[in-house]
Amino acid sequence: MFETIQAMAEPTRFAILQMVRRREMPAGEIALKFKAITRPAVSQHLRVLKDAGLVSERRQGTRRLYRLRPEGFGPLKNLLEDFWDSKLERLKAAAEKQEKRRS
Amino acid sequence: MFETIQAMAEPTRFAILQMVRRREMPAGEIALKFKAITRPAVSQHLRVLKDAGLVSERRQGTRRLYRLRPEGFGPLKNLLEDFWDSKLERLKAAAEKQEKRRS
DNA sequence: CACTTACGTTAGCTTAAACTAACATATTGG
DNA sequence: CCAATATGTTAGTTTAAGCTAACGTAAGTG
Repeated sequence: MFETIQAMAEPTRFAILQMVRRREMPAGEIALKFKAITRPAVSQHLRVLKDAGLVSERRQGTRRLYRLRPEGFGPLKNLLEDFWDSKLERLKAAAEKQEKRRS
Repeated sequence: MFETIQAMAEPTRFAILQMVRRREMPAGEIALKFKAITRPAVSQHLRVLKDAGLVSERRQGTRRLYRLRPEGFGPLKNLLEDFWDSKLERLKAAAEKQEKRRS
């Protein structure tokens, strides 16, 4: 799950994830969207994302189509929801304290 | 929100977040938990986490107490839930396709 | 006020990760 | 098979981020 965070924590990769969120995209088209980043660099980033399970790869002829793989984010999503719960727990604790004071 | 990801994407900082999840901890106690990381290094990590809004700092005499700040994870949590929704959308689309074929 | 405790800060070094350039592979069309 | 297209791979360089050592600060203690 930490691999997920590391894969996301790079500006180019983060941008790629947004691109392949809704529609499947070939590597070349993804690379064209970037002004200052070369195609090989994008290719390497795609590999990192694929290894982390955050995108899927499908070959169609000479092309390789990439797409977001939502399941890959599951564990991290759960962790953040746990963190969020800490907030609710505190609100609950504060409310109980308040209740005690009143009685 | 990208700052959130970058702050989390470092092993020591990630470990610190777990530590201060439930209880408030002074900087020194946090540093002691690590075998191979010095106190100044931990101090720098705490600063990054604080700047990203992921932990709160409270001063008590000469001590500084740190604690998880759940609100800081809100935006990232929302993003991951959006990513997750992509999965549900596809399942829905697939189900509709199936339905069409049947009729 | 001097001393200690608990931390933070900064300049400079070190290392890991991203990038580039050149080359490799795989599919399609003629 | 040859050429073109689309993409991946790798060795070596560059750069950003973490670390260390030394110093600075602020609150409590005798």
